[in-house]
Amino acid sequence: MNAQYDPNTIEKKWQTVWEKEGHPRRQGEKGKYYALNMFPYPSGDGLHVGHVENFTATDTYARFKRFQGYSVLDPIGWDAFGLPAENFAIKTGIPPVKKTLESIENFRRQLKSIGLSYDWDREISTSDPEYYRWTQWMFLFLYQHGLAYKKKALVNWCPSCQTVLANEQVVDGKCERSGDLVIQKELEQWFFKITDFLEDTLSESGEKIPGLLSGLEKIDWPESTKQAQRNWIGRSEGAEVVFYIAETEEEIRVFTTRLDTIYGCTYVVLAPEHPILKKLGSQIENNGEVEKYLADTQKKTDLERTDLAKEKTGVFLDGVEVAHPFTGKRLPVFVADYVLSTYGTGAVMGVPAHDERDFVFAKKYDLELTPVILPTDGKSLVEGESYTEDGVLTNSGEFTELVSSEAREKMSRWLEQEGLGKRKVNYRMRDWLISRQRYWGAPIPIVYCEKDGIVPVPEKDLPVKLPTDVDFRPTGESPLARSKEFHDAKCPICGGPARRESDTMDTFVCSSWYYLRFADPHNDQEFASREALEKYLPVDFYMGGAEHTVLHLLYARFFTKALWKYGYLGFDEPFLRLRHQGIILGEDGNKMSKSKGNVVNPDQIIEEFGADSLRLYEMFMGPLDDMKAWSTAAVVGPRRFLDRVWRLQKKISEGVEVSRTLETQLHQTIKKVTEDLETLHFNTAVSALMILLNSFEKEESVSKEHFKTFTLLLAPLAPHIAEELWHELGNKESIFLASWPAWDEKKTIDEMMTIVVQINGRVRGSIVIPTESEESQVKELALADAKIRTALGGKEVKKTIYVSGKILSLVT
RNA sequence: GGGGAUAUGGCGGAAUUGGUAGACGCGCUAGCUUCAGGAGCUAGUUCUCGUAAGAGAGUGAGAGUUCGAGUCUCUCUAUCCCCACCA
Repeated sequence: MNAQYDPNTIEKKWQTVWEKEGHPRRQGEKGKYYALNMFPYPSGDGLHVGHVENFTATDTYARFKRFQGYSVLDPIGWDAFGLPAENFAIKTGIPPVKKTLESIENFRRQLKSIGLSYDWDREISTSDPEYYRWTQWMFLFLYQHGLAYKKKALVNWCPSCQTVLANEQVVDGKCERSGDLVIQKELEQWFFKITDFLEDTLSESGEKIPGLLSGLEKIDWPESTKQAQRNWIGRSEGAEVVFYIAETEEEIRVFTTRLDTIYGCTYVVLAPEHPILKKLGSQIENNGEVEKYLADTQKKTDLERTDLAKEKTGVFLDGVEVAHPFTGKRLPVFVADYVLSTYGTGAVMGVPAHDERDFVFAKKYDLELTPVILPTDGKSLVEGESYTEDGVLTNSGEFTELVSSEAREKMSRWLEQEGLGKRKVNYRMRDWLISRQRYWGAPIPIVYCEKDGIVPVPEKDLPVKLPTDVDFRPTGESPLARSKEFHDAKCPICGGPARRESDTMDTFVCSSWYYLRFADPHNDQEFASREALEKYLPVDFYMGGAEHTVLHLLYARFFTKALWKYGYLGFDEPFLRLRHQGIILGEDGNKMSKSKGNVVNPDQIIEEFGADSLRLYEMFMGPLDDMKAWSTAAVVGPRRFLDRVWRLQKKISEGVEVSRTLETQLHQTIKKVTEDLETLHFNTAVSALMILLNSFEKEESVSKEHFKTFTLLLAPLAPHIAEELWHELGNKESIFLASWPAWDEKKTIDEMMTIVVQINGRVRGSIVIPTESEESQVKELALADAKIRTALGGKEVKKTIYVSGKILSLVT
């Protein structure tokens, strides 16, 4: 043993062993455990210390589970397709595949340097044709079951990047990359029918599949994440109501959650994109003015249209009137861009007395205002604002005097009888647009034949490989369309000339199923064998950033449910237990970013303090899911701790007589660390180990058995030093093949207990007494205590409350 | 506007879930060791008053319940995250 703890030598030594022989993996008797962290995007900048938290936490937990006797699957791979590599290619001419492989190389080196126990034989990369072959298979699977379809749609378009953008690439109405304002453009695109799975459905074999909404109830996820998914899905119950256009057979359907307010409807508003406008055409007497409004709207950016602060604008449709379904009264119709074409029916009823937006609009255009709901508490309506709460109906024909909820029920029944509407559930969420006019993604396996139309590429012809000779410069068309080698194809049906789909898939498609591939990463017959899936899936523990609360996690759940529906999987939720790591901020309290210059590279920290110290510090910083600021100066704490653990070796001897107090503390620590690791309270697990070490250091010599246990408790958190100490103790096998220490509950109980004595709620002293003492003994001792007697000042004790083992409260 | 979360020393944070607030670590102070430095050792470190013993105050603010509140209830305030003209 060296006198000095030298992490760099020890860590390199064990990493080399683990590299050569593969990390020791105990195949436990307790069954499988799948621990996964969200696979990273291998960015060219490499890892920063913020990323290390996620990997370390998952690794620590996976090691702990393995110690406990589970066969743990904890794989790693790369979410390798994506924009940055393509943008880099545009700028430098270096092909994305080259840059990506370099970045992966660097990530792999960095991850290995923090001592993660991954099974590297299972490494996958989404940009590998052997992987995206199965991403394309997934597309075909969805297509064959009617869950992938093509349609014209309005999409986000960045005029400077000349491409569509995913919703998540639009921040505050601006392109994330160029900062340009995004506009809406109509393009023909591929969609996945995720909305088919919002509610419960039946599988092919007749089993019920919980939908994306109800499935949330049974999984162990952060409540905030579940709530965010519910909000994103945005289910709302209401009614669809038909307004006939006077003198025609045409109708306008509106969606409302407040059918009870319909007698207060004094006009109807259409979204500028509403198809009825084209149909009405010349019936609109001021068509010129309307056309101009529509043209102006189209020119507006998304941000301009959705800016809440801006004034509402609209145009009255001259010559068009609708009939109120309940009263038959003729109502004016407007077109206004505050009505969204993408939600509900693209048309709303205007009830200025009971909706703030309608109120503002009606005031501006001087429209009639008819209050029909009164507050139930007898208060009167306030002049100059709308009353948007539920209440009691007034002025509402036969429905007058009903309360809102009852009125909604009776009114929708009436509508259904009259054929003027129906109950309707609306969702905010829409189908998933997966087309991207990008190069660096998985090509959509479709060809277009003049004769046969849309033809899926046969499975046997997969993968449809990305061409290598492509001009990346953006022109608004997918770069793939410009590759002759790629573009021209033969129709799989008739053999005639065809062209390939030149769009690629959203990278979220690749990441929606990767956790399945890890079960069987080298299978070239199917995406994973049934046996492999049954052996490892679903994921028992999933760890990743909260930024994936909605998109990735929702998409992955959709894939799982779709595959289950058609018999490919035996489970309907992919991730049973989910946790998010908190963001690690720079030392200045800002988010780490190159531009702020506050990025800390783990390489430097490892060089200065060692990987085990880095790991320990990251786990010790605070609760896993809290946001916390990095402090390089504070890393010395864990480093000093390991230095002292190292030096403790000198005190080890066999046959040490162990005090009862220390034995108790050891068992308490085993219990504490075990429970804390299980519940992911890594910060307090580390602190428990520090406290135990402090006690060991006070001893003349430390029992070898005690030190062995300590080493095991440390091993999930600081694997290198634990492995080294284990071997120094004379063990020949890896520490990671050993079993987790057990505690004896009886031995966790202290010999003596401290009872705090309060008088009238204030702490006035404490007594130390054998743990098994009775209440009467405690009381007797307390009243005999000089300090307590002084504090009581001779007053009579009227009431005594004794909480066993904790407190004695005296009231005078 | 809607939803979610958070608030404890100079700093990161702990608190057996209603029972001694500030564990553990950083930093700081004093001393020791050392040629020196230090990531070594010892003691101390919430604030106020006090040489001390001790007393009082104290967990974003204010009320309440209780023998007892960081923890429960109510009313605020601030910060962060997500969604947002969703009808």
